[in-house]
Amino acid sequence: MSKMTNGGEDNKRSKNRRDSPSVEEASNGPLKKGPWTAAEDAILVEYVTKHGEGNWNAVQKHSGLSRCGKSCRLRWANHLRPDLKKGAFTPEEERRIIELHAKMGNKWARMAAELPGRTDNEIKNYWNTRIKRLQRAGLPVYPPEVCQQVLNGSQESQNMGTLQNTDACGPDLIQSDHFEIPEVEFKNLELNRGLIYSPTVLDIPTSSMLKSGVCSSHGSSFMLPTMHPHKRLRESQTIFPSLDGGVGSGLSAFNQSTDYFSEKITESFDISSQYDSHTNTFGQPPLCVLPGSHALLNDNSSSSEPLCGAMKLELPSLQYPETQQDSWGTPNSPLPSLESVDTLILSPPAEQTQSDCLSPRSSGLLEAVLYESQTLKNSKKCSGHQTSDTSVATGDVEDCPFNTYNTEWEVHHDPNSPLGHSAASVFSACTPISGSSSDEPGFELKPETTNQVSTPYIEGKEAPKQIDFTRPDVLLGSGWFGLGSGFVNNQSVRTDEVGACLGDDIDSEC
DNA sequence: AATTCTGACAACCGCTGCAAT
DNA sequence: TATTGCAGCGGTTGTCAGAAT
Repeated sequence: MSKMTNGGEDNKRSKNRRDSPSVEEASNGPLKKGPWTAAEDAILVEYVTKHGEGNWNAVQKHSGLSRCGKSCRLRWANHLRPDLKKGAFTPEEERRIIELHAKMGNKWARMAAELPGRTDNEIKNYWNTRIKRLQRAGLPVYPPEVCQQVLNGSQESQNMGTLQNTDACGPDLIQSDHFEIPEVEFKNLELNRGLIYSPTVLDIPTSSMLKSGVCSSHGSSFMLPTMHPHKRLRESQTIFPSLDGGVGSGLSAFNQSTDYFSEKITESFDISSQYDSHTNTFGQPPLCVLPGSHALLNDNSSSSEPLCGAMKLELPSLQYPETQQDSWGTPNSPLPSLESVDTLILSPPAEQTQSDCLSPRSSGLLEAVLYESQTLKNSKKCSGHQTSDTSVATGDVEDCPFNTYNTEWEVHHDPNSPLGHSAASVFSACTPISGSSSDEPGFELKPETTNQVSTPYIEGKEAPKQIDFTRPDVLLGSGWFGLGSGFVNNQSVRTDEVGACLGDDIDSEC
């Protein structure tokens, strides 16, 4: 941090760059790109002092700066603002960043708002660097105390038995030094234990898949997702950069840290004991710590990425693109068309409409709490069905064995829930960072993982040569998280069932 | 001494949300 | 209601300096 200060930004690098600034043609002249000169800074400062912030496009017009408004805004916000704090982050600030990130994820601007004098860019850079460092060291992103705080805070909240109507943007939650996660978030953590998806899959609105009938005849009648196609594509490309080499290339980090990973989870969240007390009726596997996790990164990632190597960041669930065909595809798993997969994954099922309306996606936690409240309410309605009759759920889905998870997934792990994301953030705090790089060639799975996962998951079919961690069925069968044998008692059944459902039947309908 | 790796930082790009029209 | 423009956000890239090999 001390290397280059904003004030002394006229370093050699900048100087060199200034010699040949790129220039972009604009309507009223060439727009300059690249580093700012002191003269430009002066002009901008003068302009803003005179006219105030905002109306950035006018800066170029009226001040003679050959910079686009965007660039001006950025320059001002990140470097010229008088209230900027220069220099390295203090330990307190660092602690705060960690807490805030656990709570907010990659909401840099919001984090910056909590750190006076710091910019989102600064925080982002700091975090990304830190993540990389930790990743190399194989350390958890979030220190144990943060995990503990999260746990404590959550338990307290739960004891209160009320939803904390807190808004992450609001001062009540943020101002306190005590780090808290709203109850609903932590409930997600607990209840989600029943799910064992890789982030890739976790972030897919699986409820949509299930409810909308991946296994049903409704499979073709989904609404089209509204997610931006470009984003989906871009991100999906990031997920598994080397599909031809198998998804493992993007998962090495995750793989190599699996043991430590589950151990940490157990330690930090006392999951095993908690889970025992909540033993899932269906013998569900333990919680995947991954959803929306910020914990692990591949080497190329710039920010908090989920555990599975190159998984994408903690975007709102629906923005996850790893829902594309490629992410699922293996030679042994017939796939739906790209469109249908997208649709399957991204379309909110009709029943969910209400929740989705509430779902703020990426908006504040207040809405999130409301949303979660709604879903919890729904869960109560559904719980009776769930425990007494696993096939009750909805419509055509009943024939799908995966339906056993259906309700709980929908209600508590609705990936559309904004809280799932935050919860994941917290959860991932205790996940280790793999030192391995996802783009390492010759990546190999750990033997124990390999053994389990490579078991053919579809009877009569040749086992895939490479594990497809994007496939929930594979994960189910893999004993992936190793959080206690109790979780995997039914795993072989699950594996077959889910495999049959999601693999064979994903496009042929259960 | 040369090369590679890593950290730090600045800046750009694309996208989204929102307000004005 | 649809369109447009703007501000802001988050992700990514590029560059340099210093450390490590």
